[in-house]
Amino acid sequence: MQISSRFSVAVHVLSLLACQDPAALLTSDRMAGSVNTNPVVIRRILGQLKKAGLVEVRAAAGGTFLRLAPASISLLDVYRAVEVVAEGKLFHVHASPNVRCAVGRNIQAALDATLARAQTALERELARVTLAQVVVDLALPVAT
Amino acid sequence: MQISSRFSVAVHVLSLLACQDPAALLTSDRMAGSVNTNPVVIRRILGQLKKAGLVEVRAAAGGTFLRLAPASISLLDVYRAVEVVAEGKLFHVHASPNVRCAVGRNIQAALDATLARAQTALERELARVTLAQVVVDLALPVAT
DNA sequence: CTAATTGTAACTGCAATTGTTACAATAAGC
DNA sequence: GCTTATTGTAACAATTGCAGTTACAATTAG
Repeated sequence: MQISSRFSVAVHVLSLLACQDPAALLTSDRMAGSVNTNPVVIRRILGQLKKAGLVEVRAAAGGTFLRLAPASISLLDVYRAVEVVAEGKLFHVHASPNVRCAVGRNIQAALDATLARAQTALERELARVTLAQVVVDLALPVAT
Repeated sequence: MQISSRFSVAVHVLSLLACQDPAALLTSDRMAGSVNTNPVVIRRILGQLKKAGLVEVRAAAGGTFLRLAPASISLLDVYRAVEVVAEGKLFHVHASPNVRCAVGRNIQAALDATLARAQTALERELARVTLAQVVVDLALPVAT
C-alpha cells in the first residue's frame, strides 16, 4: 500500500512557510486553501511537525512559522515527523509463520537485514533533499 | 502505511519451493501450513506469481513448482509480481492542490523526481538479492 | 474582554488487507 | 470415463488506516 499523503501535505505546508518572510505566520485555513483540504487535516499534521520541533504554532493571531532554516530540514525529518511508518517497519512481514517448519522458523530473520537495507536506501535519498531544495524546484517550473 | 505482507508471504512460499527437489510440487494447503494462514490466501498469491512467470501450477495432483532457478529470481521480481504498489506509486501525493497558488501549482512536479529516486533506491536493494540468497540465509540461523 | 485561532474528540465514508466459506473447473491416475 | 485431489474464483466479514467533516473547549494577541 501507498505511503500516506500526510508526507506530501507536510512538505507542501512547510514549503508555504519557507516561501514566506520568515517572521510571517500562516493559519491552517490558508494552508488548507493551498493544499485543497480541510483545515483540521492541516492542523493534525502541524501538530506532528510541532512535536518534531520543525514549526512553532501561535494560537490566537497568526498561526505557524518555521523554527529552522529550510536548508536544515531534510525530507527525512518530515517523513519521520509525520510517522508515515514506524521506525524500521516499512515492510509488513507476516507475523506467525509455523516454527515447526525450517523455512517458517527462519524466514523473518532471513528477510530482516535485506528489508532493513532497502528501507534505509529509501530514507537515505530523502535525507539528501532539504526543504530549501524543494523550494528551489518550486520556483523553477519545468522548462521542457 | 506498511507494504503488504503479500510480499513476505510470497518470498516465504518461493523459499519453500526453492528448498525442495526442483521436480517436486507443493500444494497450497501445505504452504499455508508453513506460512500459518488460509490456503486461499496462498492461492491468490500463487496466481500473481504465476502471472509473472515465476511458478507453474498443476491443478489436480501436486500443486506448484518453480519455473526459474532460485538464483535468477530477485526479490524485486517478487515485489513487482505481488503488486504491492503500482509502478512508481510508492508515495501517495495529495491529488488536487490549489493551482491558484504558486506552491500548489508546482508541488507535485517538485516532489516527483525526489520521490522517484527514493523509490528506485529501495527497489535497487531488492533487485540485488536473489531467492537463492534468501535460502542460504534460511539455512544459516543467525550465529549472533 | 473580545475575537481569531488552535487542539482535539467524535464521527463518517472509503478502500485495502487478511481471513473465511463455498463451489465450479481442471486434470492426474487408475 | 470416473474418481478424487487440487486449483481458481467469487462472495463475504472483520479489521485497519486514511481523509474529510463538524463541533467545541482552550488559548492568546491586541
